[in-house]
Amino acid sequence: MSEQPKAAPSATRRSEASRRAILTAAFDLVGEVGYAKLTIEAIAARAGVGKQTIYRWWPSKGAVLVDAVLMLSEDRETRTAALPDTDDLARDLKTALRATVAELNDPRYDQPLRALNTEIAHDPQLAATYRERLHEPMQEIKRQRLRKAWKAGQLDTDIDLDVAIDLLWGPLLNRWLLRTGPLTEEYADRIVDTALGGLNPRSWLLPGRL
Amino acid sequence: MSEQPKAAPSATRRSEASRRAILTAAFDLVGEVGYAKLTIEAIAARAGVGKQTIYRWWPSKGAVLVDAVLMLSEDRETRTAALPDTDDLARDLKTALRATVAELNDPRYDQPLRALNTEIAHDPQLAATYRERLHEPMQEIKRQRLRKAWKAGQLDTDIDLDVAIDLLWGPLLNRWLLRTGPLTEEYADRIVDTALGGLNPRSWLLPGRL
Amino acid sequence: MSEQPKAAPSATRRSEASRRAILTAAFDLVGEVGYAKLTIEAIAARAGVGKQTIYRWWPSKGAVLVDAVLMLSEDRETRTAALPDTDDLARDLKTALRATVAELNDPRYDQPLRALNTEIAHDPQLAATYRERLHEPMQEIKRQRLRKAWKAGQLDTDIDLDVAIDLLWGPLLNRWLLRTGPLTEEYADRIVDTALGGLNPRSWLLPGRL
Amino acid sequence: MSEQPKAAPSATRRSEASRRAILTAAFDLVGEVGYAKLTIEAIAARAGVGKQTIYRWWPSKGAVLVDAVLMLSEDRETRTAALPDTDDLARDLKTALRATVAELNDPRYDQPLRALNTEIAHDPQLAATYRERLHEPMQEIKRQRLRKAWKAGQLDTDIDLDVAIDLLWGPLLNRWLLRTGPLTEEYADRIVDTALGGLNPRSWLLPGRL
DNA sequence: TTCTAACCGAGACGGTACGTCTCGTCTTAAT
DNA sequence: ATTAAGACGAGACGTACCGTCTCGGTTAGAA
Repeated sequence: MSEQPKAAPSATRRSEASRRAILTAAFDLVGEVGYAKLTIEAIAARAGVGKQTIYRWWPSKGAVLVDAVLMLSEDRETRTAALPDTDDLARDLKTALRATVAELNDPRYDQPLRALNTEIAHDPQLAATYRERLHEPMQEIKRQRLRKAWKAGQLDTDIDLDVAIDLLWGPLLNRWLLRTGPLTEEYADRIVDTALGGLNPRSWLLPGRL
Repeated sequence: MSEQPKAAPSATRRSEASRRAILTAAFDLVGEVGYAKLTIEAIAARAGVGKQTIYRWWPSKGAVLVDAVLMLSEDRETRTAALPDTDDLARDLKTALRATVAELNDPRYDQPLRALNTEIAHDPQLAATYRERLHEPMQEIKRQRLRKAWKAGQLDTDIDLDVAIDLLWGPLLNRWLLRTGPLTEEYADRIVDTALGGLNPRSWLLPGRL
Repeated sequence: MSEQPKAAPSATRRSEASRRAILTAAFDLVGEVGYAKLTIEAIAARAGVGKQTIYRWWPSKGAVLVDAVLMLSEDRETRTAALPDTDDLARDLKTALRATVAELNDPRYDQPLRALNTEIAHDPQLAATYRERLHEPMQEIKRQRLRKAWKAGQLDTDIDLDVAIDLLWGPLLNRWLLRTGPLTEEYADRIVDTALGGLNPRSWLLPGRL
Repeated sequence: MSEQPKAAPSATRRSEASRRAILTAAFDLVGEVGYAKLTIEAIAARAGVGKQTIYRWWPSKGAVLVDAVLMLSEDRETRTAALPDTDDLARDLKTALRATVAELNDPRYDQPLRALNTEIAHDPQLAATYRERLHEPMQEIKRQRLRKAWKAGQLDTDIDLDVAIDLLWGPLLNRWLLRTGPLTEEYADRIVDTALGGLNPRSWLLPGRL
């Protein structure tokens, strides 16, 4: 969507250099001045580009941000194309969640990701773009690892994989975004352990109790 | 915090009528025009108040919003002083999560709560206020119900209550805020079941049961 | 000066339509609401112009006013390019001073001219602009008429033409601005007669007295 | 007028200390920050007085200023109760006009007097007060000296004393207020000489003298 | 000598305008 | 024909004062 301009200029003549300069400037600026003070004028100035060039190709500031984050994540995505897979599900999930923690705690990504989340929260249109271009691909990667575990009998048969992913990553993202507590590796590990084991007592399932 | 003005005017002669008018106007307006188009000028105009009266007592638009949400939630808080407690933990948690789902889906609260979350995500100062005044009290209510279950042996001994709460409510809030999927009662139920039971297969814990 | 903006925008693309609308609005408004209640916001609104367009090209409200008065006076200036010249100096001066009286008493000019005088009195910078663009050209016109009279032997050899002009017009402007008395044609005539003849008694110069 | 409050408080209990503090603060402040930036709030703060105390006794900022200038000039007025009188009219007038020049050039009086003139120019009500309390008394002093000269045959019989005064002081005040030229003692002297002798050539009055 | 009505300092209030900033559109000049 | 540069109409920002309005606390003059 953010790539589909309002009235579709020829698009063939679009300057790739300008496009990259704008997205880079947007990403850098949001990291420097924060989301609230990010302005189109500043992005244009930083990118050495006329304002109109931005308005021509993106419908809103948020759309620029989505594309900016997308550009960077698409470079990485190839590298992180799959979750670790060592046959030890718990360990692999802890590695994956710790990676998420590291990324969210990375000062280079903190502001851009917060800005992205804000735009998504307020603009259903952008949320759709985000789901398709960023969320769904990553969700699928996670799903694959869990599906493999499920096939290996390492997950309960009744499990909904998407719910499982929500259970693992939801608390993390939530704590980071709302700052309701410190985002540490220990927390990530505990989430994995608790999610895998469940809240119910082990005992009542044990043979001795029967 | 949001009640502590910048340079602490005498506060004795503060107009309670103006305070309520401002908070009500802010809450109503954010619901009508959305967070992005919410302006201090409009709040002041709607409240029939000078802009300075807002700037005198609140340091930012976000602080007004926090107080606005607070004002409303404090009225309800007394009613919802405790989570349901019927000795059936799963059923009670489902009731509680369904209530959260209903609230998040309520069009009257949608915009204000999204705005609140945005402000918290970008302003650590406001996040602290939010934690103390809204998050922590509600967290304690949830903790109490879980603590009771824990004492009754309905929860695993090793469980960290806060992690448990995150596991239950985190996915909900996350899905709502980022619109990664529909927020239904079924989803709430499934979260409770999955969180209580865990992702691990029942079988490997209870070989004798096979 | 008032045409020289603070940091000199390119000025090539300056909108002539906006410029005229602003000056006309300023002139009209000061006549309607008076100098004290003349605001930049009202000028912008009346001119159908953004406030920034005013601030971009004029450093102060006073500078706008000077230009506004200038714009009108430059249209007239061509007509009034010279003082009447009938070889009867006294009659011509009376005609000229009566014209000044009529202008100062004209309700369309009263407020704008008072506002102009106020700005000049408080801003040496504006006073310089006024001197160069308005005062000096008019002064030269008056000088020319007096110079001609001087060459014709109708003025005392020792006369300083600028002092003569001050003597004729100073009392007029003063009485008008400070309202120390009614500004009538009779007063103008009397000024001319008194200034020409001097305060000294005629007698002591007469041969009979020697 | 400026002493007559709107709805006439009892005035008996009026604090003389506050009154003087306000007038002194107003006079000092206008000299420091200039007329445009003179505010009632600053006067009140400088005087250590509540704003209401100013609004209670004066209808406008201009009224305060008139009283402030009045307070100071009333102290001096007794000293300068009369113009110099040495039987040499020209010399006496030069002395008087030089005194006016000195006063207008005095940096302590420059801003207050400009402010006063501005208020008078824009508020007929204040102009009336000024005329009665300041202008007329000084006018009478000047009139007395000229009347004496007139009786002594040192002035033309047909002279209107008020016009004569305007001819002498008008150019001065005008040049000072509009900054159309430097205000020097030489200028004052020349005004006196020119006004006394008149613009007409001496010759045509005295053919026999050729 | 107490009462009490006014003035006093302080400053919060509903407003208006300030001068600045950014928005999204439109125009120009130069490549 | 697209770009960078940037002027434009619009309008919100946060600040400064406006003139009005309490609020307690003196401070007389009348009781």
